[in-house]
Amino acid sequence: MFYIQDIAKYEDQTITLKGWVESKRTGGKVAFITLRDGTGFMECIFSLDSVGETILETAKRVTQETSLQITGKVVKNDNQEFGYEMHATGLQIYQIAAEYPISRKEHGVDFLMNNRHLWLRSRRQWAVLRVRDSLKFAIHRFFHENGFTQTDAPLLTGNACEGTTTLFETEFYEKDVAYLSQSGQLYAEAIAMALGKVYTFGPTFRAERSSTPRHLSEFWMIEPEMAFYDIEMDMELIEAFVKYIVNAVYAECKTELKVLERDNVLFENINKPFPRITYTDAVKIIQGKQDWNGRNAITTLRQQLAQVLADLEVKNAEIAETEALLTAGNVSKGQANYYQNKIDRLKGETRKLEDKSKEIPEWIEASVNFPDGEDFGSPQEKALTSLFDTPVMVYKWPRAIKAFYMKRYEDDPEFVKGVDLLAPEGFGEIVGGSERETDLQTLVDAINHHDLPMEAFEWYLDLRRFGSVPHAGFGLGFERVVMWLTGVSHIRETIPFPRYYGRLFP
RNA sequence: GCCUCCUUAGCUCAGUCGGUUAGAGCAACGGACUGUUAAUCCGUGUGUCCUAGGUUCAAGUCCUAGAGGGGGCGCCA
Repeated sequence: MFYIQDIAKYEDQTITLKGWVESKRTGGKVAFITLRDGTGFMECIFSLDSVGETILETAKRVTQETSLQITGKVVKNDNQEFGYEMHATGLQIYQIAAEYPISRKEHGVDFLMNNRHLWLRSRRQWAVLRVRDSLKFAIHRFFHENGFTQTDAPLLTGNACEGTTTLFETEFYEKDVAYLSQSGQLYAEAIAMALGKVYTFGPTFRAERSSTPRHLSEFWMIEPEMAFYDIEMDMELIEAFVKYIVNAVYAECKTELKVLERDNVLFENINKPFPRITYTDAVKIIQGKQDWNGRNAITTLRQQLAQVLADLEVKNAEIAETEALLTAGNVSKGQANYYQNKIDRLKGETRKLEDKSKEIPEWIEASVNFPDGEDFGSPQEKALTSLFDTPVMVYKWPRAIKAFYMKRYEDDPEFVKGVDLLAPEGFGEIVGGSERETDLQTLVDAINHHDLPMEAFEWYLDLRRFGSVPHAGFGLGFERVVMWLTGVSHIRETIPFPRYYGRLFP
């Protein structure tokens, strides 16, 4: 078997590729079939001179997604997207595909999601899933190269630790109710006390009724947990880890990132040090009271707004101009179609810009008036990260807004040793980590303070009774990172068959 | 859960002030032409205007309720 991803090895040789028709263009004496084989895309050229009439007629008859095998010579051609093309000499069809619902034209998201099983074949989806794979293996490599043991937390748990509203519930035989896991962290802590440095990489379930581009009901989470680590070591690890996996994807997925038209700025800046900012300083930056490297968060958002308004004006002018051309008369049918399509497209774009022009002032408002002591929302994360071209770490958070298990600062007990890593350019949180509380009594008080059921945590408290040590860890939402690196606009594109509020099929 | 926009052909959308037989592009099919890249050009036809109720001589268009979807917020990874 030959695969397109190895094509450079076969330059000027005649080989056979098996795959599906991504697209076809035909002419009188020539046919172009773009073949996809799962590893890449290849344009195959059928010309009357080299294949003869019978094969050319067969080639003209194929439909989108027809399965076939094509034999031909691999020829270098820099005009081709991937550098090579095939001069076909033979063709064998497995099945002529029925009329395919997904064209290379635009489609709505709901339509595509209903056809997810077919949408996966599209070029962008192919690229996203390849990045997902590359990222997943890079994560495993990083941890193994750094002495971690991969481990697993249970997916079915018996205790509804943080209330049942965001938990999926299922019957556990006749007598019990089980919940699908929201986090394996507490279990990972127990395993770290047995194995030192561990990480879990498994599915997580949240029954939040949030229908946003950033949420899934079922997603994968990576949760390392390290015995004898403090918050400083935790932050070092997070930074080294994120740099490693981003570099790996950049090195391994050049073609995929090109297909995705992903801006390289992110990858080129990833090796710079990640700024570390305390929550208290971050609040001042968000409110616009403090600059960072001479840039002001609020001013930056205002500039974004001005840019949106300017774009809007340009597009409106273009619409008016095109409408004038259309009504001026003396236009051929083809030209009229072109103008009409252009107007429709521009109208769609202005609608999005208009939405944006209403949203940004709300974000500015929410940032300027942000009350010190509260947790960051989406507008605050946008304001802060718009100033950076690398991920940024925010640490030393108010105790009141963070989880019960985070360790307090000895000299400043109203703050905890937690850290969030925010991806740049408005993307927002991808990592949340902390040093864990080790003192039994402090933990008991925190559990009571958060109104959590003590009996559910007895086993967890045992970890503080039998050889308690400083330890730390973090959690990383896998699909969030795929989304960040690929630049897709919705998290549902980052997993083959996404599950989210309102979507259980296919 | 809240705010907001949307639902018209297989797909993406237009449809003005409520007015006669509901439109375009793409896809499909037929043809022309072409080293083409979402090619281009000519031709062929396709409707539960989301659902229910209401106002009206007349509703795709207005009103009420419901369903589904997009975007933003909240919640969060």
